[in-house]
Amino acid sequence: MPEKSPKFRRRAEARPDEVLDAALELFLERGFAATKVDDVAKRAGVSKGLVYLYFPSKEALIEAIVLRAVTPIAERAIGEITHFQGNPRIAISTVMRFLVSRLSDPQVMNVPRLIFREVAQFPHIAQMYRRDVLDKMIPVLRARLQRGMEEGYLRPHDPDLTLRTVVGPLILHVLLSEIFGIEPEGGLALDRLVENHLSILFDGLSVRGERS
Amino acid sequence: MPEKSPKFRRRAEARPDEVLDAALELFLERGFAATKVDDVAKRAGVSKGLVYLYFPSKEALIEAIVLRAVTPIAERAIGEITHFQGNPRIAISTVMRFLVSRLSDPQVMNVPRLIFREVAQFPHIAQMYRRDVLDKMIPVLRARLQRGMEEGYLRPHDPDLTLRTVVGPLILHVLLSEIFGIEPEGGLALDRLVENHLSILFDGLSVRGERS
Amino acid sequence: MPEKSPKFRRRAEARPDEVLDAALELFLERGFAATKVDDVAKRAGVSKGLVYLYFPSKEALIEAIVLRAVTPIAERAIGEITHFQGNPRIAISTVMRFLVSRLSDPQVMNVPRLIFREVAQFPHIAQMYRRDVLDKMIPVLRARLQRGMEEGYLRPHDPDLTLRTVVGPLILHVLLSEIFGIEPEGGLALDRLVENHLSILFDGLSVRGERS
Amino acid sequence: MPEKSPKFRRRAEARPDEVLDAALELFLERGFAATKVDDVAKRAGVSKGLVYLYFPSKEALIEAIVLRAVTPIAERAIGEITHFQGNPRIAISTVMRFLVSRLSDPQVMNVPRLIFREVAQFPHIAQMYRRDVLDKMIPVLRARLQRGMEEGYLRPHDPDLTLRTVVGPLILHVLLSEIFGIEPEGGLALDRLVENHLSILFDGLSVRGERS
DNA sequence: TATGAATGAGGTTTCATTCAT
DNA sequence: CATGAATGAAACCTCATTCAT
Repeated sequence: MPEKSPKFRRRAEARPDEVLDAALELFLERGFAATKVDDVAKRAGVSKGLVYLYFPSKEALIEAIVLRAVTPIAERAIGEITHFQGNPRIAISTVMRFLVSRLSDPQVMNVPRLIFREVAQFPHIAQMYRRDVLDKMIPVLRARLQRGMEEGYLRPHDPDLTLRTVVGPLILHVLLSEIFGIEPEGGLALDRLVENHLSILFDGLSVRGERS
Repeated sequence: MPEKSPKFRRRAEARPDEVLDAALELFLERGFAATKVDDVAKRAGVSKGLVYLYFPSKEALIEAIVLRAVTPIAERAIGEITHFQGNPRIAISTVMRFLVSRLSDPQVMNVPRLIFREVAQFPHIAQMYRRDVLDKMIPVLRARLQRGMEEGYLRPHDPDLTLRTVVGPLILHVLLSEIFGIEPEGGLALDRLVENHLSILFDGLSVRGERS
Repeated sequence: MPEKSPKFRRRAEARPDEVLDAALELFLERGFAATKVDDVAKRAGVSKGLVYLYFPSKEALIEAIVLRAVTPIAERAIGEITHFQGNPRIAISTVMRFLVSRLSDPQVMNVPRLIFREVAQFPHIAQMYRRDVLDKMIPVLRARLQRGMEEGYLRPHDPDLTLRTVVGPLILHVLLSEIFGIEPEGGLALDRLVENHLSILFDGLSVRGERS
Repeated sequence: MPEKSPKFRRRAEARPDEVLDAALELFLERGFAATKVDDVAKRAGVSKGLVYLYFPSKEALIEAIVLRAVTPIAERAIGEITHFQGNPRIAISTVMRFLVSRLSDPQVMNVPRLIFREVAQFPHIAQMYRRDVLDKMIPVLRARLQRGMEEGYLRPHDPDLTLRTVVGPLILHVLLSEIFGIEPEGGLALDRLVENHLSILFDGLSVRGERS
């Protein structure tokens, strides 16, 4: 016998999260602009009005999604990278592998996918993401590279530019897959990418003795 | 009835291009969605109806913009990279410097900027861009890396993944600036970025003898 | 289980009135349409549901407000005007001064202010007001004017039209202030208005001997 | 054979006025809030979009209606009242009779009726009306009363308050009819009202020798 | 009694596109 | 070729009201 399904069901508890889950699904399936608030409500099994009870606008949905997912990961990564002493190679490798392990969980990966797709249309979200994630992570990474140089582990370089070399390949990898559907043979293979990249990052692509 | 003056005829022939110029400007200023066809027409100094005489829809404008700008650069880069024999370090460095010189021209830079911003919303454009640019450039770059490895210039690596290490940092650099307004102190400095990156790319970040 | 204290019980009994007080305040501050039932409930310190327990609809609130306030004043004025014998100048002057004294109490004044603002939108209220106030006061005033004429105190006139001359200036005075924010220098000054008006009403504006 | 009725008819000329006519009709029939823009469009025989081509918002419709109707009458009245020299009785009587003659045209009367009904809900309109009409007419009338006093035609009084005695009865007369449906036996009879009122206004209600 | 979570109808406004002229 | 008046679908959001608890 099926559960009774009255017009009014009171379940204050997890409702906002269920709405966000539905929204995330739909935003990824159809894009933010093409998703109606009514669709989100229906998928979450609630009424349109209830969505507006929890979130003041459609845009607030995307913000809440990002906020919910992004903060814990960023904090974890920052903790990770400041934790390791000595050769920054260990710290950076560990953090990148941690990031990859998180991104490999499709559930977790969905949010960066959403950000890639929609952030350019929502300066508000871009600013939020910058404030909550980038402005925290970039200084930490830059400082780690700087210290690695000062402690003699790393060759002279400009840490501010180098961090782009550290992270850029990962971003491009995801971007090519997400936006253009371009993946290496055998699937995304984030772990293989990272190993290949780390090896080049620290040891260079040239054979020994080639250094100019 | 007298012939129209050549001056007038030339204007008429250049009309579609003027419309595209206006559209590109506005799409960058306000974004595609926030730009009205009427705005494009006004900026181009024509009527709304005329825009529809040249282009069947608003989306066709963005496609035409991309098409017009992207093809010549891609072809040039491909020619460049296959031209250099011997150590691929020369080829890759030359091509990246060429790309940077092109991107430093704000006029040229505008189109990639537009693509970054809008491509995620237009799968159609993404496919077009993939077909006309990526599917041509990626195999060439991959082949060059492969040959460099086979000829003993480069250490063993997966060329398909390595090309992400080669290009990713440049992409991230532009992206951080374009989407999040994050630039190194002293401005974009694409050339400094490339030099810093190429040095790491070929020689690694670790000091000599650190190789693991 | 102990009896609830009388204090609590009295509160419970006064609840509907407290709701009306809150509603009146808010309707005047923001207007009827712009006031949400939830706002009324919050200001009254009760829940939205309770408001609907006492009043069947939002519109019922405004009706109850008017009903509660209007009846006693109207009855008092009617009593007043029929009380005075002889020269109706005394009766009319006394009643107008009484009205002014009541209207000068901001607490009392609020309800006519609300009516001025909202009555046009609510034919229902207009009818109620007509039935409970106007249809009682107008005939009394008209009869008084009629008798004053018959008894030789007043010149010949049409009492039905004259009553508009008697009351109109007071209405316009409040209206200008309430709707358009137009007041004489020195504030509303209802008493000065009435004295100026009564003097003209009975003796005319023209200097003696000017009668045409 | 009926006129061809193509989907697109080009008739830029009188369109805005036709839209305003339709809007006025509907606002009076149903009230502003209860009238949908779509209704206005349909009654005017155009599309909803066209309404927004001429008027930026629904509220702009009511503003345009008031502006269109009110300005010429106000200007005419002001001219009238400043025109007459000598005894202000002539000036005031003439103007009031002029106003009555205008208001007796149902076409013209509609706009004041609309204002009475809706002005309280739209502070914007109230301000506009005050600026364009009241702030022009009141000073003129006050000055005329002042001069009449100085020149010895009128007894001492406060012109700022007296003008409320002059105009208030007319306003109340229309208001009683419009809002409450209260009219003297025999219909509105604006002209009878004015004659009754003017007689009282200048000569007073009391019989001669009664002056207190 | 009392609560407040939940509902859902309803209307303004925008703007890509069309087509009579 | 060129215009710009005209169309109308589409969607966000509000809020009075309901009812399970």
